[in-house]
Amino acid sequence: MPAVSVDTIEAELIALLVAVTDNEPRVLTIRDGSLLPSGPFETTHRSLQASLRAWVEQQTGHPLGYTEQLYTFADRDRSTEDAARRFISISYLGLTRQAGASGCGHDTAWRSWYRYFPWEDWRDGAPPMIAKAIVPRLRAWTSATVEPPRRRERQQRVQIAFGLRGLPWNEELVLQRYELLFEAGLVPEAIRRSNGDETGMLPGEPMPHDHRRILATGIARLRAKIKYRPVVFELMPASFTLLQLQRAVEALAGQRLHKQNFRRLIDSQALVEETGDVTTETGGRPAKLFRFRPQVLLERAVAGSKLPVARPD
Amino acid sequence: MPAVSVDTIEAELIALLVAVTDNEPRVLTIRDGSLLPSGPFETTHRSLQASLRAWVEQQTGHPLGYTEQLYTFADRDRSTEDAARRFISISYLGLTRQAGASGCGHDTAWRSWYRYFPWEDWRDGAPPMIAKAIVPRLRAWTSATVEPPRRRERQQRVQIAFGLRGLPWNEELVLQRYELLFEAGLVPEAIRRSNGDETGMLPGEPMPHDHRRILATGIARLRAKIKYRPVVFELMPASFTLLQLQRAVEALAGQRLHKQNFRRLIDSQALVEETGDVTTETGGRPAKLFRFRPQVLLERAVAGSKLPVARPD
DNA sequence: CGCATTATGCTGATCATGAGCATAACTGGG
DNA sequence: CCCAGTTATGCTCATGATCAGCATAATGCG
Repeated sequence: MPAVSVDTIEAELIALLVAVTDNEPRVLTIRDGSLLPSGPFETTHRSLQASLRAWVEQQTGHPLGYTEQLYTFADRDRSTEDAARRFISISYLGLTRQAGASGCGHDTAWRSWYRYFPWEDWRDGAPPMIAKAIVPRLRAWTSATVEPPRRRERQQRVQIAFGLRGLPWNEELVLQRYELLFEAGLVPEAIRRSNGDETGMLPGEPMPHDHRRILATGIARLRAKIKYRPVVFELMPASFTLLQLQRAVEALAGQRLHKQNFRRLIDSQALVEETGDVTTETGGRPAKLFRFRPQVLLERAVAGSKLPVARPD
Repeated sequence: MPAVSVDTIEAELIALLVAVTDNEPRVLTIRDGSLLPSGPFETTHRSLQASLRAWVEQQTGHPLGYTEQLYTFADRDRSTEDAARRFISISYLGLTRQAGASGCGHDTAWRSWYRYFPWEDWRDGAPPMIAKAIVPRLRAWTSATVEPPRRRERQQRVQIAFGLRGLPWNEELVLQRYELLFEAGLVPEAIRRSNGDETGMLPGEPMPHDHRRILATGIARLRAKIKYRPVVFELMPASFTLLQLQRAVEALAGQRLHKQNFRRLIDSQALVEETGDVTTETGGRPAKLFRFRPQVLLERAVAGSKLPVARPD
């Protein structure tokens, strides 16, 4: 084997598989929810996409719908072990319909992503932990900053990320929020390198390496994407009611939507069509069942469609 | 050196450096404009971003403003030479202010990106080559497709990508257009692998490997980004007139904008402030000079600002 | 001084969005 | 059988953003 590169470079794929079941946005995890699934960099397939798809379908048994590359991490300090060995992690986001059986024998599990980011779920209003725990500690962190320009910069970042001082909560800033908490030393991942002291950490389950950061990146991407491209479709069963569709979007966005406006938007876009059937399983008046319009499935909304992310009921 | 991975994996960084000079969007190229600059995967820096920044600044002498990861390519057929050697190319987009001297001694040059994508420049109306050359050949390509569902799919993709049948031209679909032309065998990169026959190719300079694809990805990203984040700032000098700013946006977007609406949008967002000076170099009535508001430079527009991409004058 | 040129202010039409009222159609309990 | 509770669905109104122009203000130039 020729020694072309100075260091040993290894590459792996990290898969962020997302599904929505029981109105919860879920990610596929391994080892009792502590880790995202990752696999070797297969050379038997033509492209990374194909490699990922083959690997995921073999591992989980789920067909993989939409996929998208997320981010490539290659920072030196990713692995604490060996400085000369470099790990390149190429992460992908994948959407799938079924999140039933856990797949293969490994201890895989679909976990709600709000388990790792409890402050991101605003469906029942602002999570109390933000005002009680996060904001005070971030304020303490900014106040402790000596240089005034840096302090002001941090103040502003905190205000924007968490919607302080009259600014609105922006559900897309998942990564910025995580990075702030990381910088402020409020998540366990940030201090694991220095010492083992995990007191004063925020709720929200940590993950090793960059995995929680990858998850944050994926959530942010997905939350942005549902507004201008009909990717929710990839997560829905063949037929569904409009409220079910709305609940799925709400699960992803972490926000409640205005019902009537949601329907208006959906049908103004001609994204769906009635199947002709209705279901009475919803409780009240029977709801019409819809399916996605096949030709829409292809490319449609690149021209610019939006899903409304609005205020609570 | 331990033989951990089966194949030899090599990694490189590819830099897509963008500047706007003389109302042209330009990219830094090497070898007489035939190639994007790429460098080794440096292990001496902490992160990929830092690695890229150091390398670019050393190579070109330009300070690097905003940077963003674009895409990671690792397809087997990237390099035709050796199947066992795998090349991972991590590409970055970087914005810089100055595109004056070419930098170091290598034959680097700033080339208008429309040299590689002549069909993307709509500032003087629709490029004639679209109706004359591109659309007919794409139609021939779709017509030659045997299976009806595949044919219809391709028809629809062509219509969306090139704004046919009443659909609007969407300037963000740079990559989709390039990929269509690639699939249809209308760009030299597509057939280089099979034979050397380059007759019937479209105008627009090709690049080896994925370089033109990377450029397309970067243009698309930038065109999308200027609408909701004030990245144009990174490309402008310290002070400028509103028309200069508009021209820069038009260069990137490849479209003309409505002047009055552009100014209204800019100042409704409070992105800029007057310097107090005026310039008479613009021809008619002297124009006020503006600078970007420093605090805006930080993070401001994440909350959602937009640059208008509108119709011709 | 009049003309060409660019800068800049302002207005009306149109469209998207946010919020809510009102009604329809079912279920289950008295 | 009627009533309360629940969800589905149609429609309106206010507001704000965007599109497309008209009108006026300052310059330089012949």
